[in-house]
Parts: sequence; structure tokens; C-alpha cells
Amino acid sequence: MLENYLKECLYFTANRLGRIITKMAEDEFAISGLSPTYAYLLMVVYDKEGVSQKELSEILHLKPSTVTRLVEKLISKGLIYSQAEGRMSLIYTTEKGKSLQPTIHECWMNLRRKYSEILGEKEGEELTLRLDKVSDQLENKE
Amino acid sequence: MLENYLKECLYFTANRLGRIITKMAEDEFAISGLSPTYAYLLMVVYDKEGVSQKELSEILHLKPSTVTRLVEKLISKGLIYSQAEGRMSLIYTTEKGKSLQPTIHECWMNLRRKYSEILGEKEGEELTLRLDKVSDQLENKE
DNA sequence: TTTTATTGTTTGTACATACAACTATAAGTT
DNA sequence: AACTTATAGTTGTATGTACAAACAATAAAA
Repeated sequence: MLENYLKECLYFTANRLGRIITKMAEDEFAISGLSPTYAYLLMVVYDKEGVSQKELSEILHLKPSTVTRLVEKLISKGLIYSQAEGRMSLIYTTEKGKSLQPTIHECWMNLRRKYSEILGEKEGEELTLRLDKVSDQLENKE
Repeated sequence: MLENYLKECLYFTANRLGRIITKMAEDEFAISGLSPTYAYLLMVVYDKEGVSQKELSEILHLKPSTVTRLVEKLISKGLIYSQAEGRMSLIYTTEKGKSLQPTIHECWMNLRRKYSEILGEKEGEELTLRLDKVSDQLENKE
């Protein structure tokens, strides 16, 4: 039976998990009016006002062109603004953006609570760190 | 530092891994002329000629509308054909489709070898099964 | 100082996946 | 048989992410 082969492929299982957890995250972040990745970008800016897009791209592990698109949208929502500094474009939160911080933090907590309830707190945390480590290994490879 | 918080979130790490392994898989499957998901669908049909789209959707863990789109494209490439059977549409491989089987199998092996080399065979396999289990847990939850 | 290379960002385009609403067929009820 | 409900698939549209090529600004080399 092929079904059993599929689940032995990392491409297959990693993406399946990605879709499931993305759906959960979208549901939890819905009350913020943002999808998770936008919320995460915003969180980075809360933590690092004036961050450059390149830095954002490194921190979020997304391509620069993707960050451009995310930034565009958050600007159009009035949550951040950008200020050119040489060839860089530095990102800051607006007042409206700042006012969203507690909500986003709440969503973030809710998401973690939700999957921790199912997987167990320890188990969930451990898995998360492992995925991060594995990603590093796969990336830092010629 | 927020960077460290992000990597403690399962949404974040699972999707990051998903992107990395997807890239690897796309590279490996490139010689087949298909992206990985299309190849996987084809593999299911090799194993189960006359499979219905609903079954495909369950086996691949994709939504029916997505399967419709994948099937459309594989038909347009002449690799499979579909035959209506009541309200179902049953999928079969064409000769051209069959002739691709060895290549796809090779890609599949190459991909596994590639990440096994980096993660270790045992480690990679174990992680893969775990991701599958975790996905089940998260899904079979009210 | 003019030319060349490097770096950060943007733009056009493409792709995988999903949702919501729809069509079509089958199955159950009265 | 007629009416209702359930099931399988499709269609229009949206979203997240990326690539390749372009652009802009700085730095390095000539």
C-alpha cells in the first residue's frame, strides 16, 4: 500500500503538518484581522523599531520579495510605515500598529495553548525546537 | 530578542521546514518535469489504477478542489485520464504516464537520500513518522 | 573621477493550495 | 414517483510564497 510510503517522506509529512498548523494559526489570529505571518512581521517590528527589510527577511526566513509584499500590505492597513535610509527601507510601527500589540500577543498565546493541549506542552515545545534545528541543518548545507 | 521566540512557535518552524524541504523536493523532481505533489499523485495512481478523486484527496491530505486542479494538469500533460463512473471520476495512468514511473521513483529515492545524508538516516525517518503522527493528533481533534 | 561591482528593494509573473458556492448524480423518505 | 438530503466533483476567486529580472544606491577599482 502506497499510503504508507507517502508518510515516510519528509516532504510529504512536513507540508501536511504545515497546512494543518497554518489553518489553526489562521483561526487563532483571525480576531486580530491579520494572517499569522503578517502578525509575526509586526511582532518583529515591535521588538526592533527601524528594522530593515533585509533583517526582516532573515528573521522570518522569507525571501526579500515576499517581505516587500508583506510590508506593502501592512502599510496599506496603516499598521507600519517605512522610511528610506540610503538603499535600505527601515520599518516602524504606527500608533494604530502599536495598539494591536496586546491582541496579537493574545492570539500568539492562544495558538500555543491550543496545540499544547493536544500534543502536550513538553512534546509541543520539543518538536518545535527540533524542527528549527532540522531546518538549520538542511539549510546550512551546500 | 524576539528571534528566539519565533522559533518556539510550531506554526513558524513547521512552515519554515516545509519551505526548505519543498525546495529540495522541487530540485530533485525537476528531471521528471513535475513538481513533487504532481509526482505523488501519479504514484498513488500507479499503485491504485482507477482511484477516485475523493480517495486521492484523502490519501494526499489535500482538498478536493485542489485535487481537481492537479488532475486537470496531469491530464493536460497526457499522463493520466479520467473516466466518469456515476458521480465519481476515476483516474488511470496513460502509457505516457506509466513510462514516467522509473524516473519518478528515482527522484523519490534521490530526495530521501539527500536529506538522509544531512540528518542521518535514522533521524530523518524518525522525524518523518513523528510529523505524521503529530498531524493525525492535531487533525483528529474536535 | 568615471567605471564596475555589490547590496537592498521592487515588480511582473507563476504556482500550490484553499474556500465558498455551484452542479450533478445517487440514495432515502414519504 | 416526487421530494429531500447526501455525496463527488468543479469553478471562480483569493492568498502566501517564490523566482527572475529590474532598479537604485553605495562601495571598490581603474
